[in-house]
Amino acid sequence: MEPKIQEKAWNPELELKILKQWEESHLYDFVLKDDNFTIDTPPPYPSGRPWHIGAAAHYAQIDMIARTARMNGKNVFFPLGIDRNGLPVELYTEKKHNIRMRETERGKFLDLCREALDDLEAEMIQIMKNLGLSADLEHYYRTDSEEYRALTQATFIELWNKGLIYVANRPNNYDWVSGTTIADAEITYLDIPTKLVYIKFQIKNSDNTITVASTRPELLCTCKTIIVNSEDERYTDVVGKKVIVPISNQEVEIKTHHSAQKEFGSGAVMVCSYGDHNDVALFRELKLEEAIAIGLDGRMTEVAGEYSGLKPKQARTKIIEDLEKKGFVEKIEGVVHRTPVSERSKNPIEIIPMEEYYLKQLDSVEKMKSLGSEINFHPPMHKQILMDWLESISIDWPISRRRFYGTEIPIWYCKSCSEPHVPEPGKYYKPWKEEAPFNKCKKCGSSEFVGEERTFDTWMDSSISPLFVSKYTKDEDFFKKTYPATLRPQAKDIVRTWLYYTLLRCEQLTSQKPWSEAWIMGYGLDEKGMKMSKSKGNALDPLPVIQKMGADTFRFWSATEINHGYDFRCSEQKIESTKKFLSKLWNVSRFLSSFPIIDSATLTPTDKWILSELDRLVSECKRGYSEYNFFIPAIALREFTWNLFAAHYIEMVKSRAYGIGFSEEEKNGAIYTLHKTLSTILKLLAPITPFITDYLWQILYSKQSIHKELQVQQESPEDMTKFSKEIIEFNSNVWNEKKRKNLSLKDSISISIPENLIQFKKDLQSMHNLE
RNA sequence: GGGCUCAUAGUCCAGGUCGGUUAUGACGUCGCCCUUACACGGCGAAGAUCCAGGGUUCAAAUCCCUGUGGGCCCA
Repeated sequence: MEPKIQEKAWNPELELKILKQWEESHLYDFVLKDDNFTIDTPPPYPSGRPWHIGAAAHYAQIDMIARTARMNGKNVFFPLGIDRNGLPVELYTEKKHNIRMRETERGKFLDLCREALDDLEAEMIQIMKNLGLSADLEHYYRTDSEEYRALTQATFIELWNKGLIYVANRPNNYDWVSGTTIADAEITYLDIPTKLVYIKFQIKNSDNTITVASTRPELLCTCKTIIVNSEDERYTDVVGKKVIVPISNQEVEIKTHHSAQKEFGSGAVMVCSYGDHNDVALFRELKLEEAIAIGLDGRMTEVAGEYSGLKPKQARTKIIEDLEKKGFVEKIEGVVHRTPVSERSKNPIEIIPMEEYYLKQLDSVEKMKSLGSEINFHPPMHKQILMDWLESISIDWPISRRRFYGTEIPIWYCKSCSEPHVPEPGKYYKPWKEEAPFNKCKKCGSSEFVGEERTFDTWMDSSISPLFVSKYTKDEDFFKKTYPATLRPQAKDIVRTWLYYTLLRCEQLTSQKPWSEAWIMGYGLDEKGMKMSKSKGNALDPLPVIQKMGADTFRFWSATEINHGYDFRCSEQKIESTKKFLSKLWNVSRFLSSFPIIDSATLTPTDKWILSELDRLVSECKRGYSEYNFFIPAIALREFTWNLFAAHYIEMVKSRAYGIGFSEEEKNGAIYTLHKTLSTILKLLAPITPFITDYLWQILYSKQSIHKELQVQQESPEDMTKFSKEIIEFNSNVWNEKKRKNLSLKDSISISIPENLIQFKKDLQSMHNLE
């Protein structure tokens, strides 16, 4: 009989044909039902080429979740958005056009960002389509759309009205040359030679002094404590004593802190507001009162006394002279200091407190802990990341940013009394360019307003993704049926940000947790286990890989490589070698395609044996799928298909299936079992490799897509898996023996069949041509 | 500096909860083989002080402690 499948190998180009079929038949269209499986898909950020291959694997796996749920009979709602707010595109745009954000007209700059995003986004969507994502890619949303930003602003206004937003000062990275705040991500470090000054502090009511080494003596006037390491025996006696700060003469206490290193300088460190980020942390931790010696103009303030008006560098030179004159200097060393500078301007940054908006979160920590404990984490160990984070939250969430490409903070201030006014929720507001939607100030009655220029931290947008996709405030019925979402899939590096902020915001707005399950994936590293980055040159571009080897190869690689929750390594060679499995599956199918489909048959012991192994496979796959760990079914399927089904069962029944030397009944038993096994394998594989399984399914078994099928269930037949080991050993023995005797595999040989395998005798005899 | 996590053949990985034969599988390497599904294949072989040190135990890859190295997050 002619095989229905002619081609000798799986051709990835067929994927495009299948993709077209899916699109034309609207296979994955979502129709709202009462009960829905909602996936709060992470909106990827198109930050530049190439897209991270680990991210591509991440989305492939999220698609496997959707397909697993569908095959379990769930009505899957699988929306997809593109995250387009925030700093990366601003940096990308500045670099691409060689411009600077603050020297470009704001509207013009925003247009350039949008163009860049459109390009990057188009490529990303194309990759997702090619990957076979069954999300709603035709109606993807954007977090910078009017609709999305209007919702971000509306939720802000809601929280504002609930009294959860306030203004406060906090230290910020400030580049006083460019006059801008700098995000932590924009800071880089340069080794700059400077002086390490050893300054003697008088201990109060004592003749003794303590020596403190500092590269920033101009900040003496803001010194609020001296810290030493608790294990530093030199200072055990003076801990708790007061000292007098030279020049500025305030009294401060000596405390112990683990961040003071015995080896650095004298081992005693002065804590000033603010010399570096550790100072910021210490002021917060020790609850010190800050004093600000450097102003927004980059000059010393009146706090610096006689040094006010000088630039920090000039003040430093002068104060060192004064300290020396007055005998406070023990010695001066030349050192190379790792100085934080602005990534682009290379100016040393100062840390200066600035007024920012905050969203209250400290009050909610206990509530978040209890909500977090109700969420089912896959794998459970990653719940700990959230719990540890909740444990360490020490300040409310600063939500305002001095950037352009983000959702505008919807506030106007009265020009005469500065009273802030927020508008009605529902519209998208741009206060930096729009007239205020108020007639007069509710406080002083003035009719002139100034728009807020700042934007939100992008997590303010991202943290309402489950509300946006479920049409919160837009469609009550839809919202009720899709919120809370079923599952949040995401990578583990943003548990503390995206997952936590979503939990916080959604609880504040809806008094419910946003999802019942969280699925946390590890991080994609290069083949040596190092983080991939464009600058290191070890980034692997997923696009050519997928084009060359096909999405199913890539997907099957991701399933067999990534043990869920753990970091994984990406190697092109390994992806390529995965393709062999698809070829194996293809050729098994090709072989079977020459036999008719038989509805039922009388089974021989050999048939019953492989079916009981198959049943065990079904159970193993189910175990993996139930926790969305595709590593388990992928490994089990590869092992079963290749090393058991193809290597042993098919070889054992080949001549029976051809009907050579067997009865019609025996022949049918083989053909029935071959098809039953293959069709089960195809269904079990369908969530992982949707293309090849659908193609083979439609050729062999049905006019309808495999993705309309329900997953196979266990049947628990008579357990014959105990024979597997002996069957494998016996076959291996025969092959070895023939090899040893230099016989061809089809030559006959005389080997007796073990007692235990006597029921398989007829198949074994024909398989090996036993005498 | 703090937290979490990982470490098993040249490479990747299973096993670890519940300690107990010869430590799983894949990739790669080498040898032989066209066998009416597949040479993108088959069969076979070589290859592991289970990171180091200590402890518990009759017995440790597995449990405990310390250290080293990688990764991520936070500061």
